[in-house]
Amino acid sequence: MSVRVRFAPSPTGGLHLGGVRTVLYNYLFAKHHGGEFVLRIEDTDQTRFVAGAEEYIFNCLKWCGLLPDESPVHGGPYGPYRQSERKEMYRKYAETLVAHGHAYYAFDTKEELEQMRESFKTEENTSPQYDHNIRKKMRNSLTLTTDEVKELLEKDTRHVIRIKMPEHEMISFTDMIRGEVSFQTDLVDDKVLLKADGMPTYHLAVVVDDYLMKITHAFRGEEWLPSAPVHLLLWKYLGWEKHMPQWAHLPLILGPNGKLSKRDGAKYGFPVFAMNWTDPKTNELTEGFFEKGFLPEAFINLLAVLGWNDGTEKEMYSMDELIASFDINRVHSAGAKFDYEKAKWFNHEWIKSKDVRSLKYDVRLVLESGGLIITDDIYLEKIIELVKDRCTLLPDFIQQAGFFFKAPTTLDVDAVKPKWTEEKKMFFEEYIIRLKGIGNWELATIENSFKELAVAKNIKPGELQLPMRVMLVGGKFGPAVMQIAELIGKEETVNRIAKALKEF
RNA sequence: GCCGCGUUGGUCAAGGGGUUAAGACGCCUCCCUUUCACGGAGGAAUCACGGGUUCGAAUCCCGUACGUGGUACCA
Repeated sequence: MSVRVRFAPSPTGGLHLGGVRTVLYNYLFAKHHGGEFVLRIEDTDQTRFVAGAEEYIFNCLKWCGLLPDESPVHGGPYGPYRQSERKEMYRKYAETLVAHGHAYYAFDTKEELEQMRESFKTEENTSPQYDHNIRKKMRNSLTLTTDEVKELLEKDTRHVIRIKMPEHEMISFTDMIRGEVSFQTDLVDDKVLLKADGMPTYHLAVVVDDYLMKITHAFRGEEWLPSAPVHLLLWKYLGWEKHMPQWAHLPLILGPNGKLSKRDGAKYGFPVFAMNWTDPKTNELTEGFFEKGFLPEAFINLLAVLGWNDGTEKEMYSMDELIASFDINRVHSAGAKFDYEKAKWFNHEWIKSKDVRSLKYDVRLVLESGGLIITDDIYLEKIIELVKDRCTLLPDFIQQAGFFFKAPTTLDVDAVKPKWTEEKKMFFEEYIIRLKGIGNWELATIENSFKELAVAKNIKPGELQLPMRVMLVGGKFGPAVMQIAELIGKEETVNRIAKALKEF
């Protein structure tokens, strides 16, 4: 079985959660069935002019591990994969439709259309459509005489080609996710197929391209469902009905109130794009999951199970496991609200379960970006092992591991002060001397020395641990104190205690 | 307005005629730990509403409400 799927991202404003999930489901389905994953870039109109959008999308997909088999950058037998490079062929198909009476030329200007919408507006119909009724009253090849049309065409009059929706027909098809869906043709308008600039609209392009690229399965967002009848009809009118792909309309990802938007992210403090995206027009930055410190594995994992599950209690999936168990029939038909808390939980789980070596590269980058200097690789590995359980997002490593590389600049004095005594101070002064005398610097020795001295001074060791911790790490967090002392070494331990003693 | 799609705890969700209605996130309590976490044991919290069909409905049907999408020479 060979399956091809396609995805048409809209590069207008970055790559949001819903977009990545659409690609992901395409990818999983294709890989599950051993098919190819085709990516075609829709670059009509405004999207074409968004600087860097295409490169950005590929960077995001690369990070996620979702690179397509065929695409503008990877090539393939059915190229070109960029819509603007395929412009010429669309007109041919649109003209064929006109010749067979399934489409027509429309010469109405923007003003005429606006006027139409205004004058036919009623209480029951607040937004009149260019449909089977209205088209009889407009300037098109259905109302004009053949000679008039010919003359207009010869004079290069601006025009579009619209589909001629049939009257009183019921169109239905089977969606892989929602089952049977049907529409009445009278309620669908005569959509523009070919624009005045010669570029196809999505409706024409998607059908022509899917046919030419031999696409067998098409997944897209639920927002496309209402225009499905147009596409169905086009497949039929172009005579390609038996090649029509199977459809799957994916549910939406929702925000705290309504459809998830960029604004939700800004408002509630979570990312909505895969990676940082700066709108070249407004210079507005939208934060990405990558920069926020998410692991790609976690990002893919959380997206995959937002709207799909395999019926078991399993929640953690690697990409390979997803490919193996993905089933389009188990995708929900209802939209799902995005929960950032759960998203972070996934990342935490992934950090905990990944081994040190595969974490090392990312952690090193984060620590270095936090101004820390790492020279010893083995040392870094030990520390990651020790602190990874307490890191939810990658930047948490700066807080949780930073003190292993650099003495804390500020100490949480308030945590110690209330219970600080002259006896405790004396204890630490003496402890410093003892530490200096330790020959074999290892956990047991450091700890025994500590306990012995505490007993001798008649202070409970527990009461001394918090001050010691604050001296070494700066606050009330981190792994076992003695373990920290062992790792940072004798000199550093002594220095930090001595320095802190002056502040308490 | 019209059309489409949807509705199981706060969130993600299993279950698709008979269940004490799984599980996860978050929240709360306790244990472990004289830090913070991890881990462990518990707890609170749900079938949108109204009619049918049926011995029996979260599950099937119809309405209503609510949500969401579409209604562009945007995708």
